[in-house]
Amino acid sequence: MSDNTASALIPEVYTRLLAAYGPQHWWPGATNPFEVCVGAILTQSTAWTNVEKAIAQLKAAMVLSLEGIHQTPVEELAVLVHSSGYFNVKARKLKALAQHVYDNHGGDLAAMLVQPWEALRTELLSVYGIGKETADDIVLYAANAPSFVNDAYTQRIVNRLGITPAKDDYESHRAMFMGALPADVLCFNEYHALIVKLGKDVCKKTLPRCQECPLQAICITGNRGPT
DNA sequence: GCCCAGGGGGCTC
DNA sequence: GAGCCCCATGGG
Repeated sequence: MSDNTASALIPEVYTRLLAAYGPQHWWPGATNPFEVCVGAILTQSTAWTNVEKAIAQLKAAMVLSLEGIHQTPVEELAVLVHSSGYFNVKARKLKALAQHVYDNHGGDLAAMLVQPWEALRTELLSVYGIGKETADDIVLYAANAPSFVNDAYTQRIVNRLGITPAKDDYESHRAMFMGALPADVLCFNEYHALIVKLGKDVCKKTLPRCQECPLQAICITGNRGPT
């Protein structure tokens, strides 16, 4: 009988997904840490394909930089990020991040990212528009520090494994993963990316049968379908 | 045409 | 501090 505790299943999920999909090499499309920050904000509640269009618009308008965002009026930004949805809100969020870096780090994003990651995470959470998931995206994929990114897909998988923590919220799920894995940036990087890959597979129904899901063997719902 | 998805902010109680 | 609504849009 296999060990079905969180500390056994969480590494096993990683092994299975990595074997099935291979390394994902995230963050998608970003050529520098600022582009990770922009993508992390724009992808809130939004499919990545629409984020890509918005980033292309920002790039074409030559404003995909900290200075560019800082200097561009919020109304103009809203037009440029239109395709990512919630455009008025997201334009304000991009401006808030840029303003924060100018006010607290002299406009030097790298200077902000280089501090101990727990302090960086706390600082990010104080910025308008940056909640827990977005902060962890930025810590992991822009600052390359080992903060695990939890998300809706991850919580769903946890429920399927039958290891839902007593308090079913973001921090408890995240703490469970960080307790079950080594604090390794590459592992956390790939783990979240692989879960997103699986989640999209399931959502888009490119997994024809539950038996073909990489996690089928450890999924407590058996063969009832990979939803 | 309706409903759902889903981070984060903000309001209410 | 929990529960609700709002933000906009794409996809089923």
